[in-house]
Amino acid sequence: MSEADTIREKIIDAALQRFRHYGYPKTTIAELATDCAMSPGNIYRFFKGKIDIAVEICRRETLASVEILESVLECPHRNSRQRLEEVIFADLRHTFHMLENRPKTLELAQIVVADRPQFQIESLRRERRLFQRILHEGVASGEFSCDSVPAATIAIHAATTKYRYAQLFTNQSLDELERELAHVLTLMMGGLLVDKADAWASPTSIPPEDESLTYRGIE
Amino acid sequence: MSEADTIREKIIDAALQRFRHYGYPKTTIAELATDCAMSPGNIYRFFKGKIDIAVEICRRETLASVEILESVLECPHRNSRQRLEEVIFADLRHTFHMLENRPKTLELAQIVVADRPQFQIESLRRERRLFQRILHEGVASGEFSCDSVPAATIAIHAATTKYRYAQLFTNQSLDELERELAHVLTLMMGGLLVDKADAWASPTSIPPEDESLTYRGIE
DNA sequence: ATAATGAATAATTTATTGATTGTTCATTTT
DNA sequence: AAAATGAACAATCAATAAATTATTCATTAT
Repeated sequence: MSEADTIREKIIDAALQRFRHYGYPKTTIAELATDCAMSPGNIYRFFKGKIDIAVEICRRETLASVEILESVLECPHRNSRQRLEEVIFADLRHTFHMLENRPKTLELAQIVVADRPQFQIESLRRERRLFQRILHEGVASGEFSCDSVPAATIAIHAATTKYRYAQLFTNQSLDELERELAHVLTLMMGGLLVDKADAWASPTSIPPEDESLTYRGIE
Repeated sequence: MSEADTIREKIIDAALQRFRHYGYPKTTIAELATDCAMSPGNIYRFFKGKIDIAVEICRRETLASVEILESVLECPHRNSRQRLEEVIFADLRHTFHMLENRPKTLELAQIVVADRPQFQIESLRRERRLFQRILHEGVASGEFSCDSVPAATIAIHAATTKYRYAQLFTNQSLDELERELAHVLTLMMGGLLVDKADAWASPTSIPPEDESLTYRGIE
């Protein structure tokens, strides 16, 4: 790693700490400069502007998220259905805990997306690529069947929108969301699995109890 | 209709006009009072506060929306699958055009929901009840099959979240959204239809072309 | 030449003030 | 008594000024 890169990392590190603790708006370039024992002006030799530091931090965050999801795929003895379901459940849990435990992360992401709409599009695309890999494998192994893998990927991704950063849409508990998602996945598996009889077999990752849904229903 | 109700309607009507043209924040109680040829104080004999006028207007708006969806169901010669799909497509189109043509309506709804979170919950519930009716009919006629109608209803509703006020989530065009939704529905029909072979038959309401999805895919 | 500085400037945020608006209620009108 | 008023008060908003901050760049140090 070059000297310049080392300094860049130092800036990112200082920003990461301050953005987490005090938030993006309340962190000043002067503070970051002090943290890195340099002058404010020198920061601009490494980043075009303050927002670009935030973009880089968020970019790494989303890459790390996808890596977490990829690690789920590495578990052996899983068929494609299980892989797909586990990845989507992991996504729900991961983003849920993120919003629960590190609210400044959301604030940062919203600031970045407001300024760089493309950022969100590309993050979602990276995630979809992961989905698509699973679908491809499933089709190749004869477990899944669909007329177009890209179209099915987009459909699955879109249908699970509510389960990414779920707190933006609802104030349901994680438990409730997981049960709901299980039903969504069951429905969609019906359109994906070759052996439709499997679809109604209880998915891998659902909590066993399902009282909240069956008792309440909709009046 | 009692005298009091007539006056109430007059206030709602005046508010409706002004909220549409100038928005909720820029409309004053004094203006509404002038419109109704009464004093500001007198408004409070009919509404507890300014926000309650907005709540009533939004409540009527959502009731009207559900009625529009219900009218879709009245078309004869439709099976349950077609009914379900047409209602969801109608929802997408209706909310899309709403945001496109009457932006103040969204503003108003957001103000109401910020103050009365329960409002949104109940609006969604009303919509789900409509979905549930279709599912019940489908199960009764032997066209659909599922272990729990309430659970399947919630699943379908959740999976189509992106297609209610879609512009809040994406800047895709209506065309693109419709094609995407068609794929989502196809997938879900696989988990719902008794005769799974039907699932891949082209749904009722999709535009025939599907270039954007198949060409682009995901790199 | 390259790296770094820090004062100068432009842009943004915060604080302050005055004006406007939502709401109440003692009073008047019907 | 019931309905309506409008002045009084509290809460909110808009405009402005003051302060802070992001960014640039001429200058200095390495």
